[in-house]
Amino acid sequence: MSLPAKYNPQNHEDVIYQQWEDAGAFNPDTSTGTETFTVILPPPNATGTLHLGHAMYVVQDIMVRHARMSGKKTLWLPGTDHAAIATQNRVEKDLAKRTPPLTRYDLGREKFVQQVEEFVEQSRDTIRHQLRTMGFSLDWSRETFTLDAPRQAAVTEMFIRMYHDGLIYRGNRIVNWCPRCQSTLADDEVEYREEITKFYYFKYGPVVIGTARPETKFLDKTIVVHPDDPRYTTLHNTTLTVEWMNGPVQAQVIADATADKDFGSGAMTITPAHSKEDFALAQKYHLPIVQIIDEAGNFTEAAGTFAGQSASASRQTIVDMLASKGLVDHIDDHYTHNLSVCYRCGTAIQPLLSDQWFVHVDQPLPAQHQFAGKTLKQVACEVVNNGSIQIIPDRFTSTYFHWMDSLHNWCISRQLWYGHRIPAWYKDGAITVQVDSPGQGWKQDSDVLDTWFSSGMWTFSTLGWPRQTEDLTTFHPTQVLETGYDILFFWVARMILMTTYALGEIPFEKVYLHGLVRDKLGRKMSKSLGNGIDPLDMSAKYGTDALRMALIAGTTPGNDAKLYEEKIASYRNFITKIWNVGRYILANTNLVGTGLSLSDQWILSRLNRLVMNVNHDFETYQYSLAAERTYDFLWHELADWYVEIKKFEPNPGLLQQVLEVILKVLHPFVPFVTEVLWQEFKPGSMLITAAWPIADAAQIDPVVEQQFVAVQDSVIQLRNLRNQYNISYQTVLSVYSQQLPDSATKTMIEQLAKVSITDQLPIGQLTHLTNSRFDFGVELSVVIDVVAERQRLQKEIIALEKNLASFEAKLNNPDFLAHAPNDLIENTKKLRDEKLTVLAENKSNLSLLPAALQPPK
RNA sequence: GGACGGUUAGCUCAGUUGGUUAGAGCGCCUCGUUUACACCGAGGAGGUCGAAGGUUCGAAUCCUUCACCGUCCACCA
Repeated sequence: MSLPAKYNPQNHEDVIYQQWEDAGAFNPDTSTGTETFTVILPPPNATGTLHLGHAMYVVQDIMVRHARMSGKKTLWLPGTDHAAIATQNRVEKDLAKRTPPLTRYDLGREKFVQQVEEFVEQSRDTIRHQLRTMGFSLDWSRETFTLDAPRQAAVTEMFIRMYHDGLIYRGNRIVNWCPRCQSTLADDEVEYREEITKFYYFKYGPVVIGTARPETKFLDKTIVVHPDDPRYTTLHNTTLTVEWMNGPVQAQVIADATADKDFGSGAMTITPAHSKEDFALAQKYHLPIVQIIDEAGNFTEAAGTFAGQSASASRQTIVDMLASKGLVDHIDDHYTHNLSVCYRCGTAIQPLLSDQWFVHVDQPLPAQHQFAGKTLKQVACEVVNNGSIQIIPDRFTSTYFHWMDSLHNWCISRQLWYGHRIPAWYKDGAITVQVDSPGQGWKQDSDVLDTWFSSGMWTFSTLGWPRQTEDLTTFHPTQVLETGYDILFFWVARMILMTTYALGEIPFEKVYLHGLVRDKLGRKMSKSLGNGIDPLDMSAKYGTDALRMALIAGTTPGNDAKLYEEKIASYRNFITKIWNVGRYILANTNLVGTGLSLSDQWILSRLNRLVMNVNHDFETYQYSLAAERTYDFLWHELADWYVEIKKFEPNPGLLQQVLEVILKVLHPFVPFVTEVLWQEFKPGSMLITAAWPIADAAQIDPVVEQQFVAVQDSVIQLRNLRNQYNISYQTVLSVYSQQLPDSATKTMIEQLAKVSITDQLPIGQLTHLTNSRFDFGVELSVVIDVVAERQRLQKEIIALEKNLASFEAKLNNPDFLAHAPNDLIENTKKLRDEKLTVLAENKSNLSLLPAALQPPK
C-alpha cells in the first residue's frame, strides 16, 4: 500500500472525526485517569454560524488533547448560548425583510418565540457541524444549551435563591434603554461613539445653561452651580422665577461640586429622569423626578403640547420655539461628545426611569454562606487576589480589579420575549418570587433575564447544578477558562460572581485570554467590511490542520493576531511535509543496521530536548512556541538532515521511533494528519492508544549536538562555496584535510556536500573554509573566478575583524573580567582564538590569490 | 480625563530570569527535473531592535521622558 505524494485533507478529516466519535474517545467516562481536566466551551451564540473568533477554540482543543494524552480524565463540554438580545434581533431582522415586513408584535409573544426557537435549532445544527469540522474533541454526549430544561431550572433556582438572600431586588432606577430593541441594557452593554453635534446655550433666568439635548429640558427647574464658583455665589439656595418652555417656572439654585466650573457656563439644569448623574443629584436633594420621554422615545403628558411626539424629531422645533422667546444665547456647531449607543444595534441609548430587577453587588452574603458577611464584589476580588484564580496574561488582573471596583448593581431584566422568564409573580400590588404561579389571578413578570445571567452559571449549570450530580463533584471547579479578552467583564467576571455565590468555590483555576483575530491590516473582521475569512472555507481549501496551525503560531495570550490566507497556505505546506516525512519513513523501515552513529545520537538528543521544551511550553501556556519548535524540528532537523543522512547511513530502526514521538507531539496541534499517519503503522486510533511522550534527559547530549553542528557547519560551507562559484553538484569537489575525520563523519560530509575528502596535498594552492571546524581546504584551481574569490575573502575578513574587535574589547576590559561569569569569559577567549586563526588563514589565502592564478584576460 | 498594549528584516511576528556574532515564516535574489516532498531542495541578500537620556563590565531586554499606532475604562450637563 503506498500513500499518495500529496495529503488531501478532505479524504480523511470527516472519516477520522467519525471514528473518534464512534469510539467515544472524547468521553471522559472511558478514562481510568484519576486526575481530572475540565474545560467548558464558551458557548457560541445561537445566531447563525461560527466565525474565526470561534476558531480560536483550537487553543482549548490543544490543552484538552494534551491533557487526555497525558492520562488525565478529560472533559471538554460543548454547548450553545441562546443570547437573548442578539438572537431576537437576528430573527426580527429576518421578519422585517419579509413582504410585507413584520414585527414581533404582529406575531405575538408565543408565535414569535416559536419562530426564534426554530431559528435557533437550525443554528445549533450548523454550529455542531462546524465544531466537528474544526476537529474539536468535545464530549457531545454532554452537550447543553443555556435555554434547555435543566438550565432553565438552574437559572430559576438561582434567581430565587439570590432573591431570598437579598442579592436580587426590584428597584426604580435610571436604566440604559434602547428604543429600538425596546429593552434595557447593562452598563457594559453600552458603547460610545464620538460625534460632532450642536451644543445649545440657553438663557435661563440669570444664568446661561448648556445642553446637547434641549428636548429633555421641559421640566428643568433646578440650577446647579459649583460652590466655589464666584460668578454664582449670590444665587446659592435661592428660588427664582424664570421664563422657560411652557412659561414661567420656579427654579431653585443648588450649590454642588458635581457642576464643573470650566465646562460651558459653569451652570447647569438637571433632568432627573433621563440622566444617571442628574438622577443621583435629585435623590440627594429630594427633587421631584418626572419622566418626559417614554419607552418609545415619545414625549409623555409632562411635555404638554408636545405629548406623543417623537422627542428626537422635535429637537429643532423646540429650539425654534425658545429662539422666538429670545432665550437662545448662542449655539456651538462643533461640539464633540460621546453618544452612548446600544452595543447590539447602534441605536442611541435613552436613559430613563424604570422598574427593573438588579443584582446587588454590595450586599453582604447571609450568615450560613461560605463567604458570609462579604459582598459578591468582595468575594470576586478576593479569589483573584489570593491567586485561587490566575489570569493569563497577568496584566489583565489589574484591569479586572479596576472593573470590579467600579461595578454598580447589575440590571438583569430585559424587556425581550426570548430568554429565561423572570420567576416573579404579581397580584394586586403583591409580589412573590417562586417557580410556578401561586394561583388564580397572579401574573408573571413579562421580562426575561440578561443572557449573561445564565452564562454566568455556565461552569456548574452544565454539570447538573442544583442537583448534586456525579459530574458536578468530579469535574468542578474546572481547570481552565479559555476565551477572548473582550468578554473578561461581560462573562468571566460574572461567572466568578455567580459561582462563588452558588457553590462557595471558584469556577476555574486559570483564565487564559486569547487575542482577537484580525485581518492582515489589523482590522477587526466584520461583515460590513467584507474582510472576514470563513473558517470552513479555509478548512476546505487548505485542511483543518493547516488552519489550526495558522491560528496558533505567532499568537501570544492577550495579543491580537492577524490571519490571512498566505499564512494558512504556508502551514498547508507544513502539513504536506509531515505527510511526506511520514510516507518516506514508513516506506523505508527495512534498512536495519546496528549501533548508534553520531547522527542517531544527535536526533535522539534533539528529540528529547524538543519534548522537554514542549512540556515546559505547555506548563507555561506558550502554545505558539511549542508549535513553532515542533515545526522547526520536524522540518529542519528531522527532514532536512536526519532523513537525508539515513539515505546512505545504516538505519538502526530509529526513524520510526522518532516518527512515533513526533506524531504524538504534533497531535494536539494537527490531529488529523497525525492520526492518519499513525494508523498506517499502528493498530487502533491514536487518540486512544498514544500516550504523551516523556523526555529522557539521559539522551540529551550537548557534546553530541556540538559535534553534529560542526558537521552541519562544514557541509553548509562547502555548499556555499559551490553556490558562489557555480560549481554543479554533478562535479564532485575534492576537499583536502590534513587530518581526516572519522569514517562515518567523512561519509556524512562527503554525501551531503557531494565532495571527496582526501589527505593528499594537492598541487595547487589552497583556500580555507571560513569557520569550518574541520579545517578543510579546497584547491584554488577549482575556484575559477579569482575576482569573486578575492571579494569573498575580503568580505569574510571584514566580518571577522568586526567580531574580533568586539571580543577583544571585552577581554581587554578589566571590569568585564572582574564581573562576568567565568564560563562566559572562557567562551569569549575561545571564540576570539578561533576567529584569529581563521582570519590568519583568510589573509594568507588572499595574499596567495594573484600569485596562484592569472587574473582572467 | 484614567489605564494598558504595541513599535525588532520589505511583510507578519518570536526573542524565556540582562550575557557569546539579534531569530523564524512569507516575500526577494542565485542555483537545482539528486525517485519522500516543486505545497520541494541548496545557498544568499536584508535589521545602528520607535527617539533621547539613565542604570550596568555588558541593554532589544531594567528605569525615566517623549513620539506614533492600537485597545479598554470613565464621561461633563
